[in-house]
Amino acid sequence: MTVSRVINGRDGVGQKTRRKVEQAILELNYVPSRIARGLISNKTDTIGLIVPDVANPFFALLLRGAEMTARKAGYRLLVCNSEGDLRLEREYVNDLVSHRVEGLLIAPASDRSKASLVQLIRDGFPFVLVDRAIPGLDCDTVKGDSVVGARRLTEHLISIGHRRIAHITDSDDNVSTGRERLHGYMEALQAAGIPYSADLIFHATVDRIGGYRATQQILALPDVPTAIFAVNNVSAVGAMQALRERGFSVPRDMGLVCFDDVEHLAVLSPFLTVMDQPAQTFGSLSAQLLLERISGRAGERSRHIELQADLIVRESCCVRTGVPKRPTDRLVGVPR
Amino acid sequence: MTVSRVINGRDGVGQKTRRKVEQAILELNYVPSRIARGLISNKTDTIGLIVPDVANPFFALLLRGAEMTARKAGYRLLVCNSEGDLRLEREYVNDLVSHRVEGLLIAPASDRSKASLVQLIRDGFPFVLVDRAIPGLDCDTVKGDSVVGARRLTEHLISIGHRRIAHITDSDDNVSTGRERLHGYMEALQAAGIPYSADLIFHATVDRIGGYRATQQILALPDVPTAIFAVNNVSAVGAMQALRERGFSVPRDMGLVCFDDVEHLAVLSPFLTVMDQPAQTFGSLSAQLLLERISGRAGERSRHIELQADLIVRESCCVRTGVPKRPTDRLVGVPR
DNA sequence: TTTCAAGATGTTATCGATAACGGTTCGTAA
DNA sequence: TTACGAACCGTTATCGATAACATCTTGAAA
Repeated sequence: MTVSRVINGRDGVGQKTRRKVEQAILELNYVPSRIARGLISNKTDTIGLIVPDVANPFFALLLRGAEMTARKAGYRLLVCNSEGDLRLEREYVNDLVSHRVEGLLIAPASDRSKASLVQLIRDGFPFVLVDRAIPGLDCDTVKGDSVVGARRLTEHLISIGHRRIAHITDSDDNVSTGRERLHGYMEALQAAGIPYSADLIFHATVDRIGGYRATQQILALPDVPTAIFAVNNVSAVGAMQALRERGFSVPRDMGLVCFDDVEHLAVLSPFLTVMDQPAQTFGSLSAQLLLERISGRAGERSRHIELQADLIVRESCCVRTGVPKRPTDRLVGVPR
Repeated sequence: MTVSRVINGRDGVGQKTRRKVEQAILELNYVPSRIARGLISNKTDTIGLIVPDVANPFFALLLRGAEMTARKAGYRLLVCNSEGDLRLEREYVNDLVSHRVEGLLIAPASDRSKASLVQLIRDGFPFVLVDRAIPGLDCDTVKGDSVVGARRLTEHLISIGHRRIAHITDSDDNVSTGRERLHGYMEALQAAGIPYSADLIFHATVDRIGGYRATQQILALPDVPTAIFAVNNVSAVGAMQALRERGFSVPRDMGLVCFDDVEHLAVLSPFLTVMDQPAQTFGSLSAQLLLERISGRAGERSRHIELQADLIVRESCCVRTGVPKRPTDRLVGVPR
């Protein structure tokens, strides 16, 4: 008891005793156990983060944002890589609950994650959805506005003369980001009076090889499109590769745009026109919402934050008038 | 007690009782606390990972490798971002020990991290150094062979005709990677009979702006070098930016090589010649070593694993004979 | 000298899971 | 009927920290 008092800096301990305890702590290299402390206080100072892939730059930045915000509040982060796998994700959720994390940040694999999450809601377990919303699931959410983003990207393509635009979308149509981007794409077409054709929609796994294969299909069309809108950066990189192989020059022979920037790429080759999402802010904001909820500072109602992406125009899609665009280096800016 | 027996699937419980307990577990949505269990067993099924920056693709991949290996062994990962800050790092180490992680993976900020770590050794606390070694600290280590890697990179530059090669190194010479790369650079020069000049060594913070500024200085030299060897990818990207601004074309006007690949970059513009390190393997191997040590399967002696990097030659440094190199696209390979 | 208060220190119970052991029930053999 | 053992279920103690309460010490006032 006296030791506990010394450690927590409370009074009611004599000078001599305190000195002696401190000495012993040093000698034994004693470190109090937060685990045991948590048993009583019912606090573990830990929150969980589940993402499909930490190595994806978007999620890596998100993680950094969440970690920094959590640390400032005295919290640590248990990080899990769901690999986009529903079973693994469910396992992680149970596991983290069992580890008694005080809350959960989760970028769900797909809408099918709903089952695990309604469970959490039923138990009043605090969690925040990041990057991806789930229809019919009323909970705190931090995501990008993919509909508007996709519409702006598509409008940009249209504004520079493209009319036949292919879209590479997520093969799993249970992911909100993919769905919303397809939606925004369609909105832009409609607003421009361009008829929508299902033949221009290509479903692919959201990775490099998916983008690569989808683009091969696109290039095999009888009437090849003049531009491609890829669902995200990785997908666009795959597309780029297929285009190169077939001798297509971007933007001369094909326009190419996508969601999410590729870090550093802008400097080395100011190239891809993208909708850049503030990934780190996704992380810090969602962590903030979660911490508020954990500490009971959040009201009953769930909060929904939708962040806008920035359109960064680079040379990957040229004006369809034949006039070459001037270099857009300056849009890249000075190193930050 | 009976509940405990049911949960752990042990016998000595009647059919009817077991049924009743299972029913109650479902109704209450009861999840046993690993925390409490850990109090007795003295196990938390948790290990800590401390890296300078999770958003750096190298460490993000390392994290993924570590996480996957840990998961397969039933362990979770507490991830901390030290921001390369010694104080923060020390804080994290204490904190993780207090959280009773069973072991620690750490990419130390610098040699100055030694103080925290000798402490751990004294206590017999299991940990593994990743990516960076610390002189005079005898412990399990997984790192790249930066001396050989840097020598090969430099030899490559020399072999294609460069003789005046600048090196951008870490401004903090207490980091083993920076030191070893400088060493390899010097070895290569000596082997080729090229005199070493301290004027060609530029100390910079290892980030984009550091590489940018160092390159500005390089270009301001009275006798401008023909090639630059940057200490890592981020640094090289900064260098690239400075070169562009000054109208230098790579590789025509300046050769450029570095450590660590820039993901996806190879596809979009097969460009930078690099020493590519198997980052994910760093993570999984180090986690494996740590788990062995935790479970007591490791012997008394510490293990030192040194992984070789792959030289990936791309077009960022051309042969000094004036003969243009043919494109090296195929070195990039099919999407994996 | 006795009394009391304030300050210092120690005891007991608690968090949740479980090891170790104790008690109960019931069927079967003596 | 009694004895015995297996199967089943419950009680107590424990891990480490701490809340709540108890005890002890000391010095000064009555």
